[in-house]
Amino acid sequence: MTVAQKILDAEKTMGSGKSVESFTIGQLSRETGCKVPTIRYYEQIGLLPEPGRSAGNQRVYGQQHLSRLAFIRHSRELGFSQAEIRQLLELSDHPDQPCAEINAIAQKHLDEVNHRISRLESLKAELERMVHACQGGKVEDCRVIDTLADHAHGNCLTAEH
Amino acid sequence: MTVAQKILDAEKTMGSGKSVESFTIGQLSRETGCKVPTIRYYEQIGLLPEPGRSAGNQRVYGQQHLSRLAFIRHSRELGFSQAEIRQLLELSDHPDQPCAEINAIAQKHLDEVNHRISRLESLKAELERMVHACQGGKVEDCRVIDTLADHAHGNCLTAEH
DNA sequence: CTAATGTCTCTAGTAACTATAGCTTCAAGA
DNA sequence: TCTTGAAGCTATAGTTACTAGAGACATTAG
Ligand SMILES: [Zn+2]
Ligand SMILES: [Zn+2]
Ligand SMILES: [Zn+2]
Ligand SMILES: [Zn+2]
Repeated sequence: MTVAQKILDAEKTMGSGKSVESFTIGQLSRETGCKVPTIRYYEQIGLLPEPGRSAGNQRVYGQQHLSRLAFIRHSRELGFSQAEIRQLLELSDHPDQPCAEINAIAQKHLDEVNHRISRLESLKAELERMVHACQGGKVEDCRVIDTLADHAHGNCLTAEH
Repeated sequence: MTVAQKILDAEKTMGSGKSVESFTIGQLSRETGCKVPTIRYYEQIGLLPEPGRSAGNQRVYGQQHLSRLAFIRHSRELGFSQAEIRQLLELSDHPDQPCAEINAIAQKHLDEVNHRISRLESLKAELERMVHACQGGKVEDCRVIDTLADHAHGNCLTAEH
Protein backbone atom coordinates (compact mmCIF):
# COMPACT_ATOMS: atom_id res chain seq x y z
CA MET A 1 0.00 0.00 0.00
CA THR A 2 1.36 3.41 -0.91
CA VAL A 3 1.60 6.39 1.34
CA ALA A 4 -1.14 8.16 -0.56
CA GLN A 5 -3.43 5.19 -0.28
CA LYS A 6 -2.76 4.93 3.41
CA ILE A 7 -3.56 8.56 3.84
CA LEU A 8 -6.82 8.24 1.96
CA ASP A 9 -7.61 5.13 3.93
CA ALA A 10 -6.96 6.88 7.19
CA GLU A 11 -9.16 9.74 6.15
CA LYS A 12 -11.98 7.41 5.25
CA THR A 13 -11.83 5.40 8.42
CA MET A 14 -11.99 8.59 10.40
CA GLY A 15 -15.06 9.56 8.40
CA SER A 16 -13.63 13.03 8.13
CA GLY A 17 -14.43 15.45 5.38
CA LYS A 18 -11.23 17.28 6.18
CA SER A 19 -7.94 15.91 4.98
CA VAL A 20 -6.57 14.58 8.27
CA GLU A 21 -3.72 12.18 7.66
CA SER A 22 -2.99 9.94 10.57
CA PHE A 23 -0.73 7.03 11.34
CA THR A 24 -0.31 4.39 13.96
CA ILE A 25 3.12 3.95 15.44
CA GLY A 26 3.66 0.91 13.24
CA GLN A 27 2.83 2.82 10.08
CA LEU A 28 5.17 5.60 11.12
CA SER A 29 7.82 3.00 11.73
CA ARG A 30 7.42 1.55 8.25
CA GLU A 31 7.38 4.99 6.62
CA THR A 32 10.53 6.22 8.29
CA GLY A 33 12.51 3.10 8.95
CA CYS A 34 12.64 3.86 12.68
CA LYS A 35 11.79 0.92 14.88
CA VAL A 36 8.70 1.23 17.03
CA PRO A 37 10.54 1.29 20.37
CA THR A 38 12.85 3.93 18.96
CA ILE A 39 9.90 6.16 18.15
CA ARG A 40 8.59 5.82 21.69
CA TYR A 41 12.07 6.51 22.93
CA TYR A 42 12.31 9.72 20.89
CA GLU A 43 9.05 10.81 22.44
CA GLN A 44 10.34 10.04 25.89
CA ILE A 45 13.44 12.15 25.47
CA GLY A 46 11.45 14.96 23.90
CA LEU A 47 12.80 14.75 20.36
CA LEU A 48 9.39 13.92 18.96
CA PRO A 49 6.31 15.69 20.37
CA GLU A 50 3.68 13.60 22.12
CA PRO A 51 1.02 12.56 19.65
CA GLY A 52 -2.70 12.31 20.32
CA ARG A 53 -4.25 9.06 21.49
CA SER A 54 -7.05 6.95 20.11
CA ALA A 55 -9.99 5.78 22.20
CA GLY A 56 -7.97 2.68 23.02
CA ASN A 57 -4.98 4.75 24.18
CA GLN A 58 -2.88 4.10 21.10
CA ARG A 59 -0.71 6.82 19.65
CA VAL A 60 -2.13 8.68 16.66
CA TYR A 61 0.42 10.57 14.60
CA GLY A 62 -0.08 13.27 12.04
CA GLN A 63 1.86 14.49 9.03
CA GLN A 64 4.00 16.79 11.15
CA HIS A 65 5.17 13.82 13.20
CA LEU A 66 6.08 11.96 10.06
CA SER A 67 8.11 14.90 8.75
CA ARG A 68 9.84 15.45 12.02
CA LEU A 69 10.68 11.82 12.53
CA ALA A 70 11.98 11.56 8.97
CA PHE A 71 14.19 14.56 9.65
CA ILE A 72 15.48 12.97 12.83
CA ARG A 73 16.11 9.67 11.12
CA HIS A 74 17.94 11.21 8.20
CA SER A 75 20.07 13.26 10.55
CA ARG A 76 20.95 10.20 12.59
CA GLU A 77 21.88 8.38 9.43
CA LEU A 78 24.31 11.18 8.71
CA GLY A 79 25.77 10.75 12.17
CA PHE A 80 24.41 13.82 13.95
CA SER A 81 24.06 13.38 17.69
CA GLN A 82 20.80 13.83 19.53
CA ALA A 83 22.03 17.15 20.86
CA GLU A 84 22.86 18.35 17.37
CA ILE A 85 19.52 17.15 16.04
CA ARG A 86 17.77 19.01 18.81
CA GLN A 87 19.51 22.20 17.71
CA LEU A 88 18.80 21.55 14.05
CA LEU A 89 15.10 20.98 14.77
CA GLU A 90 14.92 24.09 16.90
CA LEU A 91 16.57 26.14 14.18
CA SER A 92 14.43 24.67 11.43
CA ASP A 93 11.39 25.83 13.37
CA HIS A 94 12.44 29.42 12.69
CA PRO A 95 12.42 29.77 8.89
CA ASP A 96 13.02 33.52 8.96
CA GLN A 97 16.31 33.33 10.79
CA PRO A 98 19.58 33.17 8.89
CA CYS A 99 20.92 29.68 8.42
CA ALA A 100 24.48 30.34 9.55
CA GLU A 101 24.06 28.34 12.72
CA ILE A 102 22.74 25.37 10.83
CA ASN A 103 25.69 25.40 8.54
CA ALA A 104 28.01 25.73 11.51
CA ILE A 105 26.55 22.61 13.12
CA ALA A 106 26.92 20.67 9.90
CA GLN A 107 30.46 21.94 9.42
CA LYS A 108 31.39 21.04 12.97
CA HIS A 109 30.02 17.58 12.45
CA LEU A 110 31.99 17.29 9.24
CA ASP A 111 35.13 18.29 11.08
CA GLU A 112 34.47 15.61 13.63
CA VAL A 113 33.92 13.01 10.96
CA ASN A 114 37.23 13.99 9.41
CA HIS A 115 38.89 13.69 12.77
CA ARG A 116 37.46 10.24 13.32
CA ILE A 117 38.59 9.19 9.87
CA SER A 118 42.14 10.27 10.46
CA ARG A 119 42.23 8.49 13.79
CA LEU A 120 40.93 5.33 12.21
CA GLU A 121 43.45 5.66 9.39
CA SER A 122 46.30 5.61 11.84
CA LEU A 123 44.78 2.66 13.67
CA LYS A 124 44.52 0.95 10.35
CA ALA A 125 48.17 1.54 9.61
CA GLU A 126 49.16 0.19 13.02
CA LEU A 127 46.98 -2.85 12.69
CA GLU A 128 48.21 -3.64 9.20
CA ARG A 129 51.77 -3.39 10.34
CA MET A 130 51.05 -5.62 13.30
CA VAL A 131 49.15 -8.25 11.36
CA HIS A 132 51.84 -8.24 8.71
CA ALA A 133 54.59 -8.82 11.23
CA CYS A 134 53.01 -12.05 12.49
CA GLN A 135 54.93 -14.99 11.11
CA GLY A 136 52.43 -17.59 12.21
CA GLY A 137 54.57 -19.33 14.81
CA LYS A 138 53.78 -19.85 18.46
CA VAL A 139 52.12 -17.33 20.72
CA GLU A 140 55.43 -16.95 22.51
CA ASP A 141 57.01 -15.38 19.44
CA CYS A 142 53.97 -13.62 18.05
CA ARG A 143 54.68 -10.08 16.97
CA VAL A 144 51.08 -9.12 17.54
CA ILE A 145 51.32 -9.99 21.21
CA ASP A 146 54.73 -8.35 21.35
CA THR A 147 53.37 -5.15 19.97
CA LEU A 148 50.41 -5.07 22.29
CA ALA A 149 52.49 -5.94 25.31
CA ASP A 150 55.06 -3.26 24.60
CA HIS A 151 53.72 -0.22 26.29
CA ALA A 152 56.72 1.80 25.17
CA HIS A 153 55.27 1.57 21.64
CA GLY A 154 58.59 0.25 20.38
CA ASN A 155 56.87 -1.50 17.49
CA CYS A 156 54.41 1.29 16.75
CA LEU A 157 54.45 3.82 13.95
CA THR A 158 53.54 6.50 16.46
CA ALA A 159 52.88 6.43 20.17
CA GLU A 160 50.04 8.87 19.80
CA HIS A 161 47.20 6.44 20.11
CA MET B 1 55.59 3.71 58.38
CA THR B 2 57.03 4.66 55.03
CA VAL B 3 55.90 3.51 51.61
CA ALA B 4 58.94 1.34 51.24
CA GLN B 5 58.30 -0.30 54.54
CA LYS B 6 54.71 -0.89 53.58
CA ILE B 7 55.75 -2.39 50.33
CA LEU B 8 58.11 -4.72 52.09
CA ASP B 9 55.31 -5.49 54.45
CA ALA B 10 52.98 -6.26 51.62
CA GLU B 11 55.60 -8.41 50.01
CA LYS B 12 56.04 -10.31 53.20
CA THR B 13 52.34 -10.75 53.67
CA MET B 14 52.22 -12.02 50.11
CA GLY B 15 54.77 -14.57 51.17
CA SER B 16 57.41 -13.48 48.70
CA GLY B 17 61.03 -13.47 49.62
CA LYS B 18 62.06 -12.17 46.20
CA SER B 19 62.33 -8.49 45.40
CA VAL B 20 58.88 -7.99 43.99
CA GLU B 21 58.18 -4.44 42.93
CA SER B 22 54.84 -3.22 44.06
CA PHE B 23 52.69 -0.26 43.20
CA THR B 24 49.76 1.65 44.54
CA ILE B 25 46.85 2.22 42.22
CA GLY B 26 48.05 5.78 41.62
CA GLN B 27 51.49 4.61 40.59
CA LEU B 28 49.98 2.06 38.27
CA SER B 29 47.84 4.79 36.83
CA ARG B 30 50.83 6.99 36.13
CA GLU B 31 52.83 4.12 34.67
CA THR B 32 50.16 3.00 32.25
CA GLY B 33 48.15 6.11 31.56
CA CYS B 34 44.95 4.46 32.76
CA LYS B 35 42.88 6.55 35.12
CA VAL B 36 42.46 5.26 38.63
CA PRO B 37 38.71 4.60 38.37
CA THR B 38 39.32 2.78 35.11
CA ILE B 39 41.76 0.44 36.80
CA ARG B 40 39.21 -0.35 39.49
CA TYR B 41 36.64 -0.82 36.77
CA TYR B 42 38.85 -3.31 34.93
CA GLU B 43 39.18 -5.25 38.15
CA GLN B 44 35.42 -5.21 38.61
CA ILE B 45 34.74 -6.65 35.18
CA GLY B 46 37.48 -9.21 35.59
CA LEU B 47 39.95 -7.90 33.02
CA LEU B 48 42.57 -7.26 35.65
CA PRO B 49 43.03 -9.77 38.48
CA GLU B 50 42.33 -8.63 42.02
CA PRO B 51 45.52 -7.40 43.61
CA GLY B 52 46.56 -7.91 47.21
CA ARG B 53 45.69 -5.37 49.87
CA SER B 54 47.81 -3.46 52.32
CA ALA B 55 47.10 -3.39 56.03
CA GLY B 56 44.95 -0.32 55.41
CA ASN B 57 42.94 -2.08 52.68
CA GLN B 58 44.61 -0.34 49.78
CA ARG B 59 45.35 -2.21 46.59
CA VAL B 60 48.93 -3.42 46.15
CA TYR B 61 49.89 -4.30 42.60
CA GLY B 62 52.81 -6.31 41.30
CA GLN B 63 54.78 -6.39 38.09
CA GLN B 64 52.33 -8.79 36.49
CA HIS B 65 49.51 -6.32 37.04
CA LEU B 66 51.55 -3.61 35.44
CA SER B 67 52.26 -5.74 32.38
CA ARG B 68 48.71 -6.87 32.03
CA LEU B 69 47.27 -3.39 32.43
CA ALA B 70 49.76 -2.03 29.90
CA PHE B 71 48.66 -4.72 27.49
CA ILE B 72 45.03 -3.83 28.03
CA ARG B 73 45.69 -0.15 27.63
CA HIS B 74 47.67 -0.57 24.45
CA SER B 75 44.98 -2.83 23.00
CA ARG B 76 42.28 -0.32 23.86
CA GLU B 77 44.32 2.41 22.22
CA LEU B 78 44.31 0.30 19.09
CA GLY B 79 40.55 0.03 19.32
CA PHE B 80 40.13 -3.56 20.46
CA SER B 81 36.97 -4.20 22.42
CA GLN B 82 36.93 -5.61 25.91
CA ALA B 83 35.75 -8.94 24.53
CA GLU B 84 38.63 -9.03 22.07
CA ILE B 85 41.10 -8.06 24.76
CA ARG B 86 39.78 -10.82 26.94
CA GLN B 87 40.51 -13.30 24.16
CA LEU B 88 43.92 -11.82 23.46
CA LEU B 89 44.86 -12.03 27.13
CA GLU B 90 43.63 -15.60 27.38
CA LEU B 91 45.62 -16.56 24.30
CA SER B 92 48.74 -14.77 25.43
CA ASP B 93 48.62 -16.85 28.59
CA HIS B 94 49.37 -19.92 26.48
CA PRO B 95 52.75 -19.24 24.86
CA ASP B 96 53.04 -22.74 23.40
CA GLN B 97 49.93 -22.56 21.30
CA PRO B 98 50.08 -21.39 17.69
CA CYS B 99 49.28 -17.75 17.20
CA ALA B 100 46.78 -18.12 14.37
CA GLU B 101 43.84 -17.11 16.54
CA ILE B 102 45.60 -14.00 17.68
CA ASN B 103 46.25 -12.95 14.17
CA ALA B 104 42.65 -13.71 13.25
CA ILE B 105 41.38 -11.40 15.97
CA ALA B 106 43.68 -8.64 14.84
CA GLN B 107 42.72 -9.17 11.20
CA LYS B 108 39.03 -9.11 12.08
CA HIS B 109 39.52 -5.89 13.96
CA LEU B 110 41.38 -4.45 11.02
CA ASP B 111 38.49 -5.38 8.74
CA GLU B 112 36.11 -3.63 11.06
CA VAL B 113 38.26 -0.53 11.13
CA ASN B 114 38.27 -0.52 7.33
CA HIS B 115 34.53 -0.86 7.34
CA ARG B 116 34.11 2.07 9.70
CA ILE B 117 36.44 4.14 7.60
CA SER B 118 34.47 3.52 4.45
CA ARG B 119 31.24 4.38 6.20
CA LEU B 120 32.69 7.60 7.53
CA GLU B 121 34.06 8.42 4.09
CA SER B 122 30.60 8.31 2.62
CA LEU B 123 29.23 10.39 5.47
CA LYS B 124 31.99 12.84 4.79
CA ALA B 125 31.06 13.07 1.13
CA GLU B 126 27.41 13.65 2.03
CA LEU B 127 28.22 16.26 4.61
CA GLU B 128 30.59 18.12 2.33
CA ARG B 129 28.01 18.19 -0.38
CA MET B 130 25.41 19.43 2.04
CA VAL B 131 27.55 22.11 3.62
CA HIS B 132 28.67 23.23 0.20
CA ALA B 133 25.12 23.61 -1.04
CA CYS B 134 24.22 26.09 1.69
CA GLN B 135 24.13 29.58 0.25
CA GLY B 136 23.88 31.34 3.59
CA GLY B 137 20.36 32.70 3.23
CA LYS B 138 17.46 32.12 5.56
CA VAL B 139 16.60 28.86 7.25
CA GLU B 140 13.61 28.61 4.97
CA ASP B 141 15.82 28.19 1.94
CA CYS B 142 18.70 26.33 3.55
CA ARG B 143 19.86 23.37 1.55
CA VAL B 144 21.16 21.69 4.68
CA ILE B 145 17.68 21.61 6.18
CA ASP B 146 16.27 20.61 2.82
CA THR B 147 18.58 17.67 2.60
CA LEU B 148 17.90 16.50 6.13
CA ALA B 149 14.15 16.91 5.75
CA ASP B 150 14.05 14.97 2.51
CA HIS B 151 13.68 11.42 3.57
CA ALA B 152 13.59 10.30 -0.06
CA HIS B 153 17.30 11.18 -0.17
CA GLY B 154 16.66 13.32 -3.22
CA ASN B 155 19.72 15.40 -2.44
CA CYS B 156 21.91 12.53 -1.33
CA LEU B 157 24.74 10.86 -3.16
CA THR B 158 23.37 7.50 -2.08
CA ALA B 159 20.38 6.52 0.01
CA GLU B 160 22.38 3.81 1.72
CA HIS B 161 22.97 5.56 5.00
C1' DC C 1 -15.68 -15.43 17.88
C1' DT C 2 -11.16 -16.36 17.93
C1' DA C 3 -6.49 -16.12 16.89
C1' DA C 4 -2.88 -13.35 15.43
C1' DT C 5 -0.79 -9.30 15.37
C1' DG C 6 -0.13 -4.67 17.16
C1' DT C 7 0.35 -1.62 20.97
C1' DC C 8 0.66 -0.30 25.83
C1' DT C 9 3.79 0.58 30.19
C1' DC C 10 7.67 -0.43 32.80
C1' DT C 11 12.05 -2.19 33.77
C1' DA C 12 16.57 -3.41 32.74
C1' DG C 13 20.49 -4.25 29.76
C1' DT C 14 24.23 -2.83 26.30
C1' DA C 15 29.80 -0.55 25.90
C1' DA C 16 33.18 1.44 28.29
C1' DC C 17 33.77 4.10 31.16
C1' DT C 18 33.12 8.78 34.21
C1' DA C 19 31.39 11.37 38.10
C1' DT C 20 29.78 12.06 42.65
C1' DA C 21 29.35 11.47 47.73
C1' DG C 22 31.05 10.37 51.95
C1' DC C 23 34.25 7.92 54.16
C1' DT C 24 39.25 6.19 55.67
C1' DT C 25 44.27 6.08 55.17
C1' DC C 26 48.63 7.89 54.36
C1' DA C 27 52.84 11.06 54.06
C1' DA C 28 54.92 14.92 55.45
C1' DG C 29 55.41 19.50 57.58
C1' DA C 30 55.17 22.52 62.01
C1' DT D 1 52.68 14.68 67.93
C1' DC D 2 49.23 16.97 65.57
C1' DT D 3 47.41 18.31 61.46
C1' DT D 4 46.38 18.98 56.87
C1' DG D 5 46.01 17.71 52.11
C1' DA D 6 46.42 14.15 48.85
C1' DA D 7 45.29 9.61 47.76
C1' DG D 8 42.43 5.68 48.33
C1' DC D 9 38.11 3.14 49.59
C1' DT D 10 32.99 1.68 48.46
C1' DA D 11 28.73 2.32 46.35
C1' DT D 12 25.67 4.48 43.34
C1' DA D 13 24.26 6.79 39.31
C1' DG D 14 25.00 9.05 34.83
C1' DT D 15 26.63 8.98 29.95
C1' DT D 16 24.81 7.73 24.38
C1' DA D 17 21.46 5.91 21.69
C1' DC D 18 19.04 2.73 21.78
C1' DT D 19 17.29 -2.60 22.39
C1' DA D 20 15.08 -6.48 24.78
C1' DG D 21 11.80 -8.47 27.70
C1' DA D 22 7.48 -9.18 30.54
C1' DG D 23 2.77 -9.05 30.91
C1' DA D 24 -1.55 -6.72 29.77
C1' DC D 25 -4.78 -4.47 26.50
C1' DA D 26 -6.47 -3.22 21.50
C1' DT D 27 -7.37 -4.11 16.91
C1' DT D 28 -8.15 -6.72 12.86
C1' DA D 29 -8.56 -10.77 9.56
C1' DG D 30 -10.84 -14.87 8.81
ZN1 LIG E 1 51.50 -14.20 15.42
ZN1 LIG F 1 51.54 1.82 20.39
ZN1 LIG G 1 22.03 27.14 4.80
ZN1 LIG H 1 20.13 10.60 2.53
